[in-house]
Amino acid sequence: MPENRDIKTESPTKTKIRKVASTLFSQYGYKGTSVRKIAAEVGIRESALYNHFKNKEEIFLDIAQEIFSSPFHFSHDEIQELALRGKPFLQKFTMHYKMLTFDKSSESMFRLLMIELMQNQELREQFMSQFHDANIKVLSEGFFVMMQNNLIRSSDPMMIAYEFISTLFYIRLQVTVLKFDTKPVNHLTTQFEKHVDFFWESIKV
Amino acid sequence: MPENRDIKTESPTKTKIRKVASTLFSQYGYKGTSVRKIAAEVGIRESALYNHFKNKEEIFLDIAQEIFSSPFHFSHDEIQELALRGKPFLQKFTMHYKMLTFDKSSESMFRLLMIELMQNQELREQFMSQFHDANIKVLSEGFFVMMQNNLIRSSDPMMIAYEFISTLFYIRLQVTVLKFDTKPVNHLTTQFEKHVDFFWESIKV
DNA sequence: ATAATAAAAGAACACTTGTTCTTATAGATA
DNA sequence: TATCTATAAGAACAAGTGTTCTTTTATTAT
Repeated sequence: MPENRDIKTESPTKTKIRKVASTLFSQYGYKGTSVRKIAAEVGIRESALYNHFKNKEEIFLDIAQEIFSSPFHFSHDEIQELALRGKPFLQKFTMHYKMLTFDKSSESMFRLLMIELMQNQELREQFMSQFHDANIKVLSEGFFVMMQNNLIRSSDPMMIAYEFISTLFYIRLQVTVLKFDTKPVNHLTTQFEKHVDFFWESIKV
Repeated sequence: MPENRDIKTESPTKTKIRKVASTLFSQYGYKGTSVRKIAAEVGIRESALYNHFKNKEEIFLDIAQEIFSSPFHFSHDEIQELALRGKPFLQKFTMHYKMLTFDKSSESMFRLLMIELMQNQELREQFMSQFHDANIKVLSEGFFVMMQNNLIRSSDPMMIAYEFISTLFYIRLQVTVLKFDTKPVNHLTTQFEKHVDFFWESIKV
């Protein structure tokens, strides 16, 4: 009786709307995607679409929340343990980041984020807290442990974290931009590993 | 008689259209800015606007070309000379980058670039060549000289250049995002210098 | 003063936009 | 079988879009 968000109970049409809208929004942005275009691609009339969603914004918000749904899940203990081993901590973190970069779903969500970043304040703040701060937190915690154990040269952990994450982000942005025009990204696939190697050489004591 | 692009001979209205459109485009993007909104802000009717520009796209392209009009002007000799001194090369380059980051005009052009990056293929390609490749070229040339003179540890100059520029870009993006919501950026003003210091410590021999 | 020119206003166009009605259709429930 | 419910279609709306006419106004050159 009460609305259930399980995929099982949800109508197939609503699921399809979500999927179609996700593709269109992450390709043409909010303004560039019309309700009619979504409906047409789903195979129904615009009016029928309103049986599933209140309005256009509700569709967008429904999708947009997925952008930050793949947070970095590193427990305090996990960080401690990995950081004690030094480089493997950076490798694990980077591999996770790389995976998200090349994951089809994460990729289109990242594109959507980039498209709407300068148009949507809510998204901007989420970008800062979820994308930046969250990463800085995990990384600086790891770097702090490394410093305590004399694995890396002493410095400001947050500053080092900033240095580390910025390159990861830059690679991801480049991959996203190039893939948008279906251009080759081969030369960037190993960039993540190169970054870890270079960075570790830079900070290790 | 022939059309002259000097500011002197250009009508004040056309100049104002350029200015107004620039502000609006860099705030709401191409789709988010209507011809009527531009005209209203200028203080004329939409129809009058067409006496100065062929159509909306012409206004946009006129402004968009300014995005990449502040290229890094480092001559071959200048790079050679500075790179021989090591760190000052990075400092000079970074100060230039920092200046562009906080320059009002460059700032709004950068915002426009970010807004339209995922919507405009032309801009995407220009971003890659003008923003990325151009910087990599200058930097890697400098790093190459440094390696030859044993100022920094031997490695791939382009890879080091990539590492260096990515952080600069990330800082710039953050500044732009925060400033959009008129949030403080004090904590980021010294980030550029910190980056140079950290990076130099990382690569110097 | 007169003619020529540039720039403005005003009205209208064809089209797209998000949204809201009413009506039809099918499947499940009673 | 009759009723209810969910979903669909169809038509229409008011508002906004880029653009193009024609007409008016003011300035400049003759």
